[in-house]
Amino acid sequence: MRPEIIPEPTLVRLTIYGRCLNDLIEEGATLVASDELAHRAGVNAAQVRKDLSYLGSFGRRGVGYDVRHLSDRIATAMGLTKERGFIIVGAGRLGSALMGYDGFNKKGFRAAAAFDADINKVGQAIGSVTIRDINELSSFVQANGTEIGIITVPASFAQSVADSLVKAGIKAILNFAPIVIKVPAGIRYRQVELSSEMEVLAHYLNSQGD
Amino acid sequence: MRPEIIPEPTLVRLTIYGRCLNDLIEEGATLVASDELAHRAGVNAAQVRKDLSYLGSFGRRGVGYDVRHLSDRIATAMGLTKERGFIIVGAGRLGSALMGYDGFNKKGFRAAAAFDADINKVGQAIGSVTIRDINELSSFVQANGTEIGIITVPASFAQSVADSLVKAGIKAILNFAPIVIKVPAGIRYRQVELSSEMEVLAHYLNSQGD
DNA sequence: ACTTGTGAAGATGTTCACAGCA
DNA sequence: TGCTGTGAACATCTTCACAAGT
Repeated sequence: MRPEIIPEPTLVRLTIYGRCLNDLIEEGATLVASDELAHRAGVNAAQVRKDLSYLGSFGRRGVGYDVRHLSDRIATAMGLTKERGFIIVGAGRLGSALMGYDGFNKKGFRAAAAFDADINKVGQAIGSVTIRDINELSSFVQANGTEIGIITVPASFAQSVADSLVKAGIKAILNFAPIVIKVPAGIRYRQVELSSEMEVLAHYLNSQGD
Repeated sequence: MRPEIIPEPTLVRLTIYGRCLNDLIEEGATLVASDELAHRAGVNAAQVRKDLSYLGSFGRRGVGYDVRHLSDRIATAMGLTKERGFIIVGAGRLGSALMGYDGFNKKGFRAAAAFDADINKVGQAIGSVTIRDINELSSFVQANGTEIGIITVPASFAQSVADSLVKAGIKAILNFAPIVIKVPAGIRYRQVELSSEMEVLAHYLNSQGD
């Protein structure tokens, strides 16, 4: 089974499997069975096998999967074989935290620049980069061919920042601002809704029992 | 239609509708139709009506929904009618950013305390709270009846922090550490996978076209 | 004997389409 | 006429269960 497109829930789980496989490599394991991987990823074994089948069939029946090969296969599928630059727009606390987030580096994402509209912040360093004036955003993206833009500005500015990013030629946007943003077809868009996460927990706290 | 349980995708969308309704209130709107709300939330109108039907039927046919009433109804369903304290374990950059995240306050979540294992951080202030020693975690949760714990420690410490939180009596956990955590049944658990978000974008960047 | 790979079944979620009410 | 509320149709996702390979 090898369709051109992989379902999104599968993509998300593949990233989790990828991380579990890294752990297994560090532990010195060379083989892993679907139920071991399932246990580590918090899903069931049939799910793991179905998910992996989207990448081809390279497990060995009666044996399991080769840890290193599977790890490589997932990295390839997730497009992690080359370094990708990203920029962050909005150098507040959240933006600064993401700028130095180690999990991004580990997967080959490199913080290329940070931008802010606040003149007082411009010139300050966060991690290895200097905060730039937001007016330089377009020229920077064009000059560097940056693919991914992360939005961490207040909600009221998020749509216009997204528009600028798109106009500048960015290909994918990860939005942390609490507002649904409209992007043209062809631009990849994902949103992290921090408040929603808490609200869903609150809902469950209220409806006790199950 | 009013089943005891609301599907999780619906819960997440309800939080988005809630935010859109707040915007509408600020704009002075008193009525809203499902397609207007759908447009703002980035979903389709049938989805909005189906989602809202889980809360009962109080729209007016031919007219729409009363903005304020709908907003209240959603807040009630999401358990946002009372203030809830949360604590953050791991006072690094991400933890500090979340500590002061405005979106939480707006929905009635109150930062009650922050904890860290690093002795040098203990005593420092982030926002309105002081960083405490992680050994005080259990007594604090018990004394204050804190319901929600946010984990922003490195992956290698996350499971043991979660165990401590559970033992201390926390009811819900929001985990930002890049590792799947096991919690006993009855504890509400959600995970924000920052790296997964980027990896999914990278996947789509690779498989150009559609 | 053990574990994968996968059709088929089952469960869940989304969209359609229209009856019903203002 | 306009918009909701919702069964029914459709689409998607998950799990089962077992044939097939080692």
